[in-house]
Amino acid sequence: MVSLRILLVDDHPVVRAGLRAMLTEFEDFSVAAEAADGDAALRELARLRALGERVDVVLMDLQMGAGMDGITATAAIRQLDSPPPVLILTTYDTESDILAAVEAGASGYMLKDAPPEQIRQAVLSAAAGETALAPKVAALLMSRISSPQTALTAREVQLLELLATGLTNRAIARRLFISGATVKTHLVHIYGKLGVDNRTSAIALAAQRRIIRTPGH
Amino acid sequence: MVSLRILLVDDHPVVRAGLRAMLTEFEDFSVAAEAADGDAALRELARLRALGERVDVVLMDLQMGAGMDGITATAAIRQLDSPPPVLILTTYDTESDILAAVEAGASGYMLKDAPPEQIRQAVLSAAAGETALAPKVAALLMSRISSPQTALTAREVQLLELLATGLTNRAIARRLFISGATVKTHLVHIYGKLGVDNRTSAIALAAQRRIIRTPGH
DNA sequence: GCTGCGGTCAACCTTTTGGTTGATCCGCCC
DNA sequence: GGGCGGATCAACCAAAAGGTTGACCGCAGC
Repeated sequence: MVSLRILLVDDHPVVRAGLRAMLTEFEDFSVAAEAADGDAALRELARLRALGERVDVVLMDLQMGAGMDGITATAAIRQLDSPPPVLILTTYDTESDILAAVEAGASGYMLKDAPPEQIRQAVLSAAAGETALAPKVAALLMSRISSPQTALTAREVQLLELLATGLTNRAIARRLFISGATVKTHLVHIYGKLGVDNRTSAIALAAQRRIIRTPGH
Repeated sequence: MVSLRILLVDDHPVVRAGLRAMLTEFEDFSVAAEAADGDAALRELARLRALGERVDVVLMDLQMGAGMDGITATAAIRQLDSPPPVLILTTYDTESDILAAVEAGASGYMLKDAPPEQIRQAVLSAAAGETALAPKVAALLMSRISSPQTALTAREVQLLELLATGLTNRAIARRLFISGATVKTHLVHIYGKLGVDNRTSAIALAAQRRIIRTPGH
């Protein structure tokens, strides 16, 4: 058969080298190009198309330091005409990452700790136009649809964001022009939905699930 | 010269393949063995020693899923007699990770987004018994010693980390086998040094300054 | 029109956290 | 060997947060 041409997108040289080594071990894969972030990926894709060179699958990381992130890049790629399938390959299996990837039009979602054979199968599935989900990811999606009542309202997420900046209840109340009592009510609801009983674990959990952005950058 | 023998410790097959490919491109490196976590690393080291095979450098990741983490493994390796130098190669450059690694006896601290040549140099330095630090890491340590009065102690950083996971004072006390009173004392010191007056803002500030890693990342 | 839900508020009480003072122990450095 | 700083602990009080109950309003959907 004709060799599958892959575009690698990952900001770590080590990981790119690993994927290249792992994939080209199989005679049916070849690396068309590599990119360190989303911008570079789009440029590479344009360059290859200009040269008339095929790209069958894009293997995309999500977190990529300073450059364009994988979600944005995936969405941009899906805007092209006859876009190649994008297979996400990342370290994190949080629900917001996964949902964002699906929304952006990813063809699959694999984790970096997967055995080589699983990654190889996922690439083949993606190239064939099928969907490939890591077992962990599939399990998370299943559990999510089985308990939808735990979804936070927009207001609650807003509270949670202010909470994470270190504000007291009173400060949050002033910021939102509501009473301290209402802040407490919201917090009790949030704790209930998240299954915690204090603000710090609510923040920790929300950060973990990417419900809120962490004050890192 | 005789080839440098390296033990790779990382839970991601992709990363191990990448390091193997990157390092063995240089004729002076060879991979003695690979391990997916700390336990496996110790077993490999024992096995190689039993066979009389040399290990010149251990390349160690920090986060390794379910298995023994890199800090613990590093400390364990340093307990052996004539232990090989351990070079940490990880994604994170937070103060808590770096301090823990140094305390555990690591010979260096490199980041995975480093260019191959930098990693190669670090391995050579470590093998020669020297210390190899990524520029970012070196800068952090420098700034620490230049203003030690506001610098948190290792213990305080450790408290801060547990704090960020959402534990109560009592839970932290149990985790560290100290009394609740001591936890409170530490927290008061931390708040004073960071210029805050409650736990959530301490966490927010510590995450912002990259003193700790947030649960999300 | 009624119901359900989200957002708002209040009173009351318990638990946790924050702030202060003071103390002991240990290791390190001059 | 005396001083210093980090880590440990205790008692006490004040402030903040957590938990419960109950209430009102506005809006969307049946």
